[in-house]
Amino acid sequence: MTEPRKRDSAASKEALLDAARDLFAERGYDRTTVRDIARQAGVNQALLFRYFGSKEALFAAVVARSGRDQLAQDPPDLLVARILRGMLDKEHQGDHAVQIMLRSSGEDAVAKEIHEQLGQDYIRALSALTGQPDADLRAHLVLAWIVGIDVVRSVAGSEPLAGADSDDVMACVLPAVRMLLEQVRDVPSETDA
Amino acid sequence: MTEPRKRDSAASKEALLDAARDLFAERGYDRTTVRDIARQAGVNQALLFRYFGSKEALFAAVVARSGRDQLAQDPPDLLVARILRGMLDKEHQGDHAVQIMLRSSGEDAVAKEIHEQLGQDYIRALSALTGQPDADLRAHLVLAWIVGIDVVRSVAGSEPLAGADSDDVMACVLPAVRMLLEQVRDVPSETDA
DNA sequence: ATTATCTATAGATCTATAGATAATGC
DNA sequence: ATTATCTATAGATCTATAGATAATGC
Repeated sequence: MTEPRKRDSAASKEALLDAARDLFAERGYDRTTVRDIARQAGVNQALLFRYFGSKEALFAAVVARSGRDQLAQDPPDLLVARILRGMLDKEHQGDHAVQIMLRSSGEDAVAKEIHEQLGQDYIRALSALTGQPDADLRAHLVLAWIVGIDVVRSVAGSEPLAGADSDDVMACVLPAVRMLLEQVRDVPSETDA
Repeated sequence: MTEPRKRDSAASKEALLDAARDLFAERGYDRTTVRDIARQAGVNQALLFRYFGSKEALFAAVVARSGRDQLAQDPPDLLVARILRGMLDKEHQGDHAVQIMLRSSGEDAVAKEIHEQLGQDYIRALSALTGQPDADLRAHLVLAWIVGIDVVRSVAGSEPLAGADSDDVMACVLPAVRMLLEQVRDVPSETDA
């Protein structure tokens, strides 16, 4: 029936990575089976193990690739706006690292490590945006918002957030983010520290 | 070995609900097995099916109960602050509806319905807090933030958000939320509508 | 000859059910 | 007698591996 695939291990690997990226982002780690991934990649299921060793290792490879791709693009100044737009606009929904991390909040050691490491890359970029002493906390809060917007969109289905024009969303979010990042904290005082 | 449990079906049901609430919140739907739940509840695994019919039905019961409990408390005015504090303070971490929804972003029809319905309860409460025309969108954005904070905390482990003092977090978040809710949109104009 | 691909299946789960056992209520 | 509880297991997955087959490179 299905004739044997052309012999190109590099292409097979990439096909597996692409399929895994899409499926993990869409359904999460647990609900995605290796057979699903192989089928969507048009590749035999055994090759997944040959090339990546295990389902978890494939997941790690996917997250690493997505994160690298997204972060190494342009100045962190526009980071928030860019990530948001990437999420909100119709195309390339769900093929970003943030989404993949989310749909897959598992328990595995591997997944957890990856989560942390990738998260920290984003955080570093974000905390450079504020001059406040608690830059790290604020950066985490910004990331949290982005993450939450994505989750709510995917859970709520077609409700406001999912259907909203991305400009409207950004018009609401960006001023609040700016306030969050620039706001001077009402700290006891800097002189007695 | 383990002597038979005392005969009290109501208590068994509650024990199952409590155990399920904790485990679903901690590990998510997929990673929690019915055997885990039964073991933690100190109840035979078959009773879970006798009382709730299926794993999904148990999940639905858990979410419904948690949501009802949390929402029917006090004025929506303090809602954001209260939800946040409930999440951030050491105790009762993860036993709230929002967390359970999150750890379990599945595909099932049932789970999805529940998600939507419960989410809408929160939204209704939140959108009453702003007088702006796009109240619904803003309410979703607030919910998204809360959701995201929880996700990032649980993923990042002990980093700033997880370890931070809840007052510090709220001191950052609440002003931004206020700005989000009260900010007057730069809409074309209300006279030509 | 090397290496990509495929077939077939072992072994480990996990949900759900059928039917036996034992504790309470009358 | 009724009903809560337990035992045992069917049946359906799912990950992973061992070993056969077939396409390319020299």
